[in-house]
Order: sequence, then C-alpha cells, then structure tokens
Amino acid sequence: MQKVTSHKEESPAPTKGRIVDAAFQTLKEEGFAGTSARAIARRGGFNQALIFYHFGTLNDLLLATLDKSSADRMSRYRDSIGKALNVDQKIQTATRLYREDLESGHITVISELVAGSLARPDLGPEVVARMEPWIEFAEGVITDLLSGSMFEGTVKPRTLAFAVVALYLGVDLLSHLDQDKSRAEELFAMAGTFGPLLAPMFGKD
Amino acid sequence: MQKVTSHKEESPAPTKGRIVDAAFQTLKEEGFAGTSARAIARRGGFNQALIFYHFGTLNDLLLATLDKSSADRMSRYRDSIGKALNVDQKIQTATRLYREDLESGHITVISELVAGSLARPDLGPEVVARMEPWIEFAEGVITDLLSGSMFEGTVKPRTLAFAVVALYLGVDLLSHLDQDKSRAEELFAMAGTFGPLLAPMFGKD
Amino acid sequence: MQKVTSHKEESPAPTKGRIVDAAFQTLKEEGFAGTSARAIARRGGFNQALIFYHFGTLNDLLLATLDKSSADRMSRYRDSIGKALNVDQKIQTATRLYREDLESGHITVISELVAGSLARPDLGPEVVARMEPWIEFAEGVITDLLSGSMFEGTVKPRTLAFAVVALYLGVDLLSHLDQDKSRAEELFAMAGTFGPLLAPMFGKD
Amino acid sequence: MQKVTSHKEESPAPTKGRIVDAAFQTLKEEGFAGTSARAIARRGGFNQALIFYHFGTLNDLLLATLDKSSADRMSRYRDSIGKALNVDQKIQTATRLYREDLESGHITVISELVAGSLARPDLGPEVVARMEPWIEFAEGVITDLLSGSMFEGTVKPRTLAFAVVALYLGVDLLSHLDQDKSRAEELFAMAGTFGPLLAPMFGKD
DNA sequence: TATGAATGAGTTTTCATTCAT
DNA sequence: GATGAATGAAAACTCATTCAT
Repeated sequence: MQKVTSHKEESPAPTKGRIVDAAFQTLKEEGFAGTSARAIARRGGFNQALIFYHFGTLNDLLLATLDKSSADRMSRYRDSIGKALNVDQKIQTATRLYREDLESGHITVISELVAGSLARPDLGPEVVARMEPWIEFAEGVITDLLSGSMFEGTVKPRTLAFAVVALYLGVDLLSHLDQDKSRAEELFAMAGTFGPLLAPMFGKD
Repeated sequence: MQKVTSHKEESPAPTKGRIVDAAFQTLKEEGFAGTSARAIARRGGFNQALIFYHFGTLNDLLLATLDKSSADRMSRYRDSIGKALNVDQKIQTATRLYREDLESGHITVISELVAGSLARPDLGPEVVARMEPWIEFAEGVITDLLSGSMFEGTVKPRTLAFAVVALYLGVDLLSHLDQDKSRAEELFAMAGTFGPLLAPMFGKD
Repeated sequence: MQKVTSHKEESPAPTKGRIVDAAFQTLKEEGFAGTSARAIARRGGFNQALIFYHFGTLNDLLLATLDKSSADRMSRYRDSIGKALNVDQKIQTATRLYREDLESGHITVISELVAGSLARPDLGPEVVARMEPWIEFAEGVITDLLSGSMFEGTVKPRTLAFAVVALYLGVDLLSHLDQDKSRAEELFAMAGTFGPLLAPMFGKD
Repeated sequence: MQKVTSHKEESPAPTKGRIVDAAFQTLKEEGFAGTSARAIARRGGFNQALIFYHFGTLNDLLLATLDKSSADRMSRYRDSIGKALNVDQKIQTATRLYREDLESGHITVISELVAGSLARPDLGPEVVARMEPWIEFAEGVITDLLSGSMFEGTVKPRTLAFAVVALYLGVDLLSHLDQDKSRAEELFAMAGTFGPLLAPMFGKD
C-alpha cells in the first residue's frame, strides 16, 4: 500500500523538485536577468547553497528547469495534436495550446531561456539542443499533414518545422517585449481563417 | 575663401561614432552579456568613462547602436525591395539581404539586443519601439503585394507583417544559438521554390 | 551535562560585530568621507562583499554603528548623571563623560555621522531619529533640575535640551575640525566655575 | 561717468563671480555631497573646466564661496549688532539676523561646508580658519556686554564666543537634518524671554 | 579666456560559487 | 543533506582633474 507521505516528517521535501519549481517561478516572474541563485532561493524559501549542492551550477539548474517544462508541454502537445485530424483542427489546437502555455508560464520561461542564453556561450548550445525535440515534433506533424497532398515533394518538412518553431519563438519574444498579446492573438485568428481554405489542398477530410 | 564644410560636418562626431562601432563589434562578437562598458572600451581602445561622457548610460549607447544598425539596414532594404517587382523577386531579394546582414553582423546585433532586453525592463520598451518601423516596412510591402490579389480581404497586412518580423527574429535566434546558418539557408531556398508557385496568385507580372 | 550557554549567546554574532567595529574605527580615523566599503573592509581585514552580505547596504552598516555607539554611551550617561545630585555635580559629570567620549572616539563618530549625513537624503532622517533619544535624555535631566527652581515656567526643558545637544554637537564639530580640544576643555572649565554659582538658584543641595 | 555695462558684449561676464554664485546656489540647494564640479557648472550654465581654470581646485572654489558668504554676512552682523545697545536688543537682533540668514541660504551653505569638510583633511583646516573671524566677532560683542557687569572676571569672553558659534552651528545642523526650523525658533523665543531678565545683571540701560 | 574631450581612480553593489560545519 | 558565512571578480557609473585647441 502506498504511503500517504506527510510533508514535514517522512519525506523532508523532494528538494530537487522544489528547487526546479522555484527556478521556474522565478524565470516566469522575474525574467532571465532576475533569476539569480539568490532570487531562486528566496522564492523557494531555501538556502542558496542548496542549488549548488544539488545541481552543481546555476546553469545546470536552469537547464533542468527547461527540461522539465519542455517535457510537461511536450506530452500535452503530443496528446492534443494527435487528436486533431486535419489542418483546420490542428490550427485550432495549436491556438488553444498556445493560450494554455501563455497562462501557465511555460512559454515565458522558454522564451526567457532561449533569449537569455544567446549571450552565454556555456548555455546556448545546451538550450538549442533542447529545442531539437520540438522541431522534430513539428516535423512529424507536418510530414503527416503533407503526405499525399499537392505539396509533398515541394516542401521539406524539417525546414518548415524549423520555421514554425522559429515563428513561435519570435512571436513570444515580441509579445513579451511590448507586453501585448493581442498581436499574437490576431495572428492565430488569421491562421484560423486560413484553415478551411487550406484544408482541401491537403486532401485530408 | 572660407571652407564650405563646417567643422561639425567634416568629422561627424568622431568619437561617438568610434564608440558606437566598438559597441557594435562587441555585441557581434561577444554577445549581449559580454557587452559591458569595460568590454566595449577594451575593444575600442578608449577609457570606460568615455562611454558615460558621451552617452550617459550604457543602455543609451546600446540603443544608439541599434538605431544606427537599424537605419543602415532599413535604407538598404527600402532600396532593394522597392526594385523587386513581384513575389518571386521579393523573396530573392529578401534572401540576398538576409545573407548580407548575416555577413555584416547586423542581424547578430539586432538579435542580441532584442533577446537581451527581454530581461531588462528599462531596455525592453525602447527596443520594441525600434522594431516597429520594421513591422511597418513589412506591412507596406505586403499591402502592396496583396492589393488586387485573391488574398486581399482575407489577410490583414499588419498581422502578417508582425509574423514576418517575428519569423525573421526567431530564425536569427535559433541560427545564432547553434551557430548553424544552414537551416536558415534552407528556409530561404524553400521559400525561393515557392516564389514562382505563388506569383500567379498575386496576379503581379 | 549540557552546556547552558547557547551557541547564539556565547559568540554574539562574531562577524557582524567585527564589521561594526571596523566601521567605527574607520569613521574615527578616516572620517565620514573616508569610510567607504573598501576602507572598512581593509581595516577589518575582511572582504568588501561581507559588508553587503551582513548589512545589505553601506548606509545600514553606518546606522548600525551609530546605534551601537549611541546605546553604549547612553547607558553610561544614564548611570553617571543619575548619581549626580545637583547642578554642580552634573556639570562635573558631563565634563568627565565628554572627556571619556572624546578618548574613546564615540564623539568623533557621532559627529562624523551627523555632519556627513547632512548631504545624504537617505541617511539624514535616520541619523536625526537617532539623536532624538539624546534630546529626550537631556530633557529629563533638565526637567528634574528645574523642578522647584526659580526657572520653572520660564524655561521649556525640551527647548533647552535641544540647545544642549546642539551645543555638544557644535563643540564636537569645531574641536574636530581644527583638532584642538583646548577650547572645549575651557568651555567645560568655565561651566565648572558656574556650577557653584548656579546651585543656589536651583535650590537643590 | 560710469559705463552701464551691457552683459553680453562689453564685460563677457565677471566669470569668477558667476562661478562663485553658482557654487553658492548648488551648495544651498543640493547640499555638500551634491556640489560636484559638474553640478555647479550645470547650474551656472558654463563649462566644468572653467572652475579649474579660475580656481585650480574644486576645494578652492568652495572656500572662495565660503569667503564671500562670510564677508557678506559679517558686514551685515557688524552693522546690526553695533546698533543694539543692551542684552535684550542684541538677542532680538541675533534672532532677526538668524532668520535672514536662513532665508538667504547663508546658514545652509556654511553648515554644509563645515559639516562636509569634517571628512576632508584638505578642507577642514581652511574652513575652520574661516570660522575664526566669527568667534572674534562674537568675542567682541561679549566683551563689550560684560564690561562692568557682575560677570566680568568669571566669564572668559573668548570661551563663551566659541560656545555661541558652536551653538549656532549645532542648531543649524540639527534643524537642517530634520528639516524642522521650529525648534530653532523656539530656542530664540526662549532666549528672548531671558533678555529682560538678564538685562539688569549687565547693568547696561 | 573658454571648452569639449578624455582619463584613472574611485564609488556601491551584485553575482556565482566555495567551504567548513 | 543542508546551511550560514565568506569571497573574488565583475557590474554600471561618478568624480576631480587635465589637456589640446
């Protein structure tokens, strides 16, 4: 029988997780530049040094945070997009997921990390490596969508996938920068009106 | 006879220019995080304090650098895109300009600044304001392209312009991050194959 | 048997104390303007950053130093003045205490801080707040002295207390400035000759 | 016949005077710490370097400012106090002069300089030397007042003069620090009530 | 006389990280 | 596992002063 863990006594807090959570919240609310060891520790209510004890390096904690966020989102995306059958539905789903991410902070965090690591020769390559699964995921969706359509052959799914991820990122960046979500919303709305138009070209449904 | 060229115009603020150049080079080669007052001064071979004498604030120097880079590129873009008559040609021109920018470092610098200022509440709004002209420029090109086409009415030029700039930025970011230009190249190549396909839809030429 | 003294009380914040002591010595020997974080750290033989670790701000360290000095002196003053029964004795006691303070540096430090914070909008109000207890203390002594005397009613103790503290401060300042204690000494000596003269007017003794 | 000097053409501004005025205003309005070469130059609308051209050192300008302020006040004090015939009138006059000084900023400036130079080994002795005339002036007034009174012999005029100047300074400092003039006012008011009481002891009038 | 440009040394403060306990 | 203390390096920025013109 599974024990009902009482927080204070039996499991003295799954600390690594608590630290990652604190890092996530700090990235979300204070931005990359505001995410110092001290700031994370303050938010999480633990000692600075714990970060280094558990993760060795602040960079490593940030990457672990990105990993967790990415894994969480990825499973959600896989589930939802799998159920969308045609271009139209996929656009609708993407819009919905984007809104969810904005709400939960996942998109904020990923933007902060991608942008922030631009400057850091030690972080950059690691962060970009963690973008790869997303490009692959998009590639899968696109390949699926294109198979049998008039575009098969003309369009390289991998390249288009790269563009889609880049577009997501760019939109995040700009929306974030001027704290105006409306332009992103309009973009999705416009894409929505294209869905029905494009659907026949893909010959699905 | 008195010389016509006044002192002011002959040597257009020699030092301010030198400082901006040093900042540009530092952003290009050491990234946003590496662009400290010290680093700029070291690269330019002048005293740190000179930056503050001339620009008051490091932020102001960075913005001046962005302004100059942006102005340079904008005039180049206006000239070239104006001469491209149809979608196909415009895509070709965009590709060429993108390659030029990559070479000269303009794109690196703008990416660094956009990404870097995400974290800086004092820099962010200023940087985003400096992106606006680019969105407007793209809007103009798109409006022009769409007028009379089958898409007029369906597509809001401003929204698409926003997407185009976001895509540019996202592509820059990712290319920069993993120091691999090939994916961007492929993207332009793919767009190039679309050009002739799309041209008839726009009914120009 | 378990030791009674807890860890906390046995060594009363060893480092914080060391830092305050170093600040005190620096104020005493290098003056307000010479009391930079670097100077304090050099004198105390510890790292600059330690100041900020423990006190957050240089101002806060200076105020802590003033607090400690003030508390030390105040208890000494309360004890001694309480034992002096009439005007004459109180003047004698004040003279002795003044000499002690001059020796120990307390007066130097308080002068430096009061004078130095004139210029600092962030320090000034805090320092003045710390002068208030001294005015109140003087007020108490004066009220006591005046009760039943011919001056009761004519003299407002609080106002005279303000004058006494101001005089102390002014004397400190001037003595400090030209590094000549003799004038202050003469002042006390003169006050000493007044003591017996005044005593009857107060009807004590 | 005296030429009516037109500012711009004939006398290109009595610059030393303008600089001293600017320094005075800066001391008055921004305090000692805010009185940097830059601040003075900004306020006066001239170039920083002019200060060093004319005065060699910022310290020297500050001392010149103190000299001018002191000379101005001294002549006013000599005139007015000379006309006051007895203790009572002298106290009244002192009160009036103190109010004038507070208004004009002379007292602010002298306080700032005395307090500020505490910390500066290069300024301190010079400033204190400039206080000497005031002590001498007070000494003269007191000697005059005491001659023939019951206190002659008991009180050393020089010592009392020192105390009076110190008191003035201390009152300024404290009033300045907590931006509350009322306590100084009360002190003068109290002194005023003493005037008539003391007058007979001095046997003048 | 006057000035714009330039500089070296200084300031407070923050950072990631280490270490002894 | 966990923590409080400590540190060296770096950050942006200011200062009085000098100098060539």
